[in-house]
Amino acid sequence: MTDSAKPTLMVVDGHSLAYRAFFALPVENFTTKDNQHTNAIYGFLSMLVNLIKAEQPTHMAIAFDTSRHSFRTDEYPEYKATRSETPPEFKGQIPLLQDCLAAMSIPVLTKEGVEADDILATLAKQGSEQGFDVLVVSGDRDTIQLVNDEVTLLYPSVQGVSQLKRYDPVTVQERYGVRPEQYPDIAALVGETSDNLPGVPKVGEKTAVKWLTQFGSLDELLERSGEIKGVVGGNLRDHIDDVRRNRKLNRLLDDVELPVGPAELAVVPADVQAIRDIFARLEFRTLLPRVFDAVGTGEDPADSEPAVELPAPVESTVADVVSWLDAQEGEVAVSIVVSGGSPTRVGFAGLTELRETGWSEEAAAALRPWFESDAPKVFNDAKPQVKALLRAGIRIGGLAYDTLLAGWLLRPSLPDKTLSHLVDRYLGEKMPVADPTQLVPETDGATPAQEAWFTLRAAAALREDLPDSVASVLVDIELPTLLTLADMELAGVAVSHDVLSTFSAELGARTDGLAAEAFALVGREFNLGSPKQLQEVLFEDLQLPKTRKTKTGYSTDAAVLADLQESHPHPFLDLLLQHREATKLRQIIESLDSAIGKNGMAPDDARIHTTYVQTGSQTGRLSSTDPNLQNIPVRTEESRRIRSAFEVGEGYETLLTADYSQIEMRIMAHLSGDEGLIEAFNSGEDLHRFVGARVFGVEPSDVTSAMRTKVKAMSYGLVYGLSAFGLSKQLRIEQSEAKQLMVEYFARFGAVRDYLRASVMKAKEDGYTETIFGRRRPFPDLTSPNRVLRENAERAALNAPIQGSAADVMKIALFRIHSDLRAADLRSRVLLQIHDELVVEVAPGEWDAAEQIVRTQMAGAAELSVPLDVQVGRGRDWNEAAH
DNA sequence: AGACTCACGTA
DNA sequence: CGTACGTGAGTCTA
Repeated sequence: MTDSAKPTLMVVDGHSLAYRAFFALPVENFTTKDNQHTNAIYGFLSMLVNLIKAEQPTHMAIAFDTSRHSFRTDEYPEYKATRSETPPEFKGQIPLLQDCLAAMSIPVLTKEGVEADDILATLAKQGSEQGFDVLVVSGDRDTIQLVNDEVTLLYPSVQGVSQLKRYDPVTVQERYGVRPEQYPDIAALVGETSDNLPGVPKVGEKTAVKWLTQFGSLDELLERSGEIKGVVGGNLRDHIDDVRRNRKLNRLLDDVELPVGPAELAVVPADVQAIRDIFARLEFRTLLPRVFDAVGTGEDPADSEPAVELPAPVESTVADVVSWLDAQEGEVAVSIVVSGGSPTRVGFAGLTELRETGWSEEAAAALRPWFESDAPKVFNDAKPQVKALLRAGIRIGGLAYDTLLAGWLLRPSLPDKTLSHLVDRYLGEKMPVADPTQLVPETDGATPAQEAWFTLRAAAALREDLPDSVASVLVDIELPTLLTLADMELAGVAVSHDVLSTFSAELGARTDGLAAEAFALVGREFNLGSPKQLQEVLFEDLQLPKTRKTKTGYSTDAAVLADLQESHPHPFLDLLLQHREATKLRQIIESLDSAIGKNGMAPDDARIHTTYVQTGSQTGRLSSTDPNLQNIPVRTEESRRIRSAFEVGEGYETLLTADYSQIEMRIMAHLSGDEGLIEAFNSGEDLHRFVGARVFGVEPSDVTSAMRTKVKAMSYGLVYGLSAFGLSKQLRIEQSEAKQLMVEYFARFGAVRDYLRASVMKAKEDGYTETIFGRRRPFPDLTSPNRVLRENAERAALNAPIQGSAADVMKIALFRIHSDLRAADLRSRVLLQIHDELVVEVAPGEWDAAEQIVRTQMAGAAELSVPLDVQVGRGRDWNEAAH
């Protein structure tokens, strides 16, 4: 407890605490948009703010090391020599942290040749002499020696930086069994691995305490070391010099010459604007009020800067809204409230004026010309609104910006899926959001017009941040894609309930039979779908050998079961695998069946309308949900029966499928410029046969299917950053053979490896990868000191430009096809996109025209150094059309 | 009810 | 110890 009559001096070891924060906080959550890591800064400041609040110091200073060099390294060059290199991404944060502290008007102290803890020791001594209560905050154990009746140590516990343990003389005695000033004696005997100070072998804390208690002091102990028996006695005598050295080095200097004394460290008001500026740069938002709360701002809170005032929405008649819209010259932001797929209200905003009105047939008719005009319109998450307009008979024109897409393009890994997220991040403001869990919300959400106003301002902020290449991806690729997806989702795809239910019934009968057989074999009934119960049966009842470990037990996945079947054949395993397969298919069928007619426009709609999530991936791909139509089974003959339920719809003639063959390999050939690979694609030869011939040194006609399988796995694996280990596992070959395969492969296609290496290197420098069209994906982890994180990032970074470029190409083809079909007045329409495949519903008599458009636009979506090959199929259903 | 894990479908 | 996704069942926790 501090005596409130005395001033309190708080001195902090900035370096050691920031370092702990650096490892405690996940860097992916603390990286600015220009890839500055901020986890150490954030963690340190957060802890400091809590400390200031809790301890209310009257005087304060933060000490930093200047470099690794100090009088200790002069005396003993090995001091701290085993410490690994300070990660550069930590070092880079220190100057920024010091800038923050400067803005907060907290003195930063450093001194050449001594460590931060020596500064702490000096200030602690001076402080206690001058009548301060002193709080020492450090993550270095050596500071324990500073503790006395006036000096308290706050030391981070193992739980992390936020939990500080308070050491006064009593707690030190309890914890270490000695008085604080004796702690360095213990440490000298035990040694300190992290400082590369070896102690006496076999002597730990217990022995050291025992000796010190017995002999009273370290000097006495060393003097009479001959009295100690046994091996440890010998060890002590052998290492007396080490102990003396340790004791010399771990004594903190308390007479360092400093430019200021405790009295000059009085807490003074912070520089509010400077804090705002640097926090804006570091993208700290929630920390801002906490810091202002903790350090005096010198301002009366009443007259602090007002937040930007939220304009009141102006409820207007439709006629007024229309004339207002017609008078606008710049961009207008729009926010349409959609309920049950249809508009119910609509709000508009310019930079200063807002308009809002209810939706009705009359409103739709009156607003339609403006919506269909080229007048520039800004949305947040336009797709559902564009769909709602389409349902109301309005095809939007002039879509100029979508803040949701812009935010995603800038930082594809973030879950910023709502306007309020974007407002928080890019405007630093809180948008009013009604609490959806409350029946009677305490706070009203923003009205549509107010949302539009936030959208317009967020768009301006995002435009500032978006690099040109990314902005062009937004305008030239994503926005046209958005409009296409809206039509595809509304169109849906016809799916036959009859086909599905027949198949489901068959599978149901089969799963029942399989389960019964399985239970008979095991001798009891249990839930085959429960991994937990299954483990009991496999590893206890059936006594099969334990498999690969998972977080909660042992794996029972298909690959593991197949391995088991080979090593310990058991009829149960086969039944289980068949049961799994059948139940999985049945699940898929059921979920598809229950999706038929949902979200459709007509009451008797027999189609499935998926939702494409345009911001659903980090690479630029789409994802599909509710239901996911991008993972409909295809691999086995039987599973393809599900695809045969996807039929051509009423009023249409056939389905057309078109897919890119080996688009990712082609993109890799283009990006790497590998002559062999480029020749492979230009030769017209089967890719894997061509590559196999080169790798194995045979004629293409002599490539066996085993050879082909191997190079095929290798080629595909390349795109994902496959290792020899992974390749051997997949091909079930020895790791040495996999390694040899990779050597041979790269001997013939070396430019591919060079490209992949260079591409990751460049990403490491830039902090992001880029697709052919300029889409970026940040990779802060490429410089992580954590090997697992770093290597995962390397593989993802290797894959991102390839997968991302393929996604770009497909999007370009997709919206051009959509646009050409409409421009040619065809009824044929694109229904599905499955990453490298499109499914088109072709109207009677339109096959030739539609096929022509699809082929032309897919093949011509990008100019690469290899051709883009397109395979087209036709049929009454998706399965038939696939051939 | 919501979060998590496992397993598995696709490109 | 191969990238990118979404879904459903079981299970645990609040």
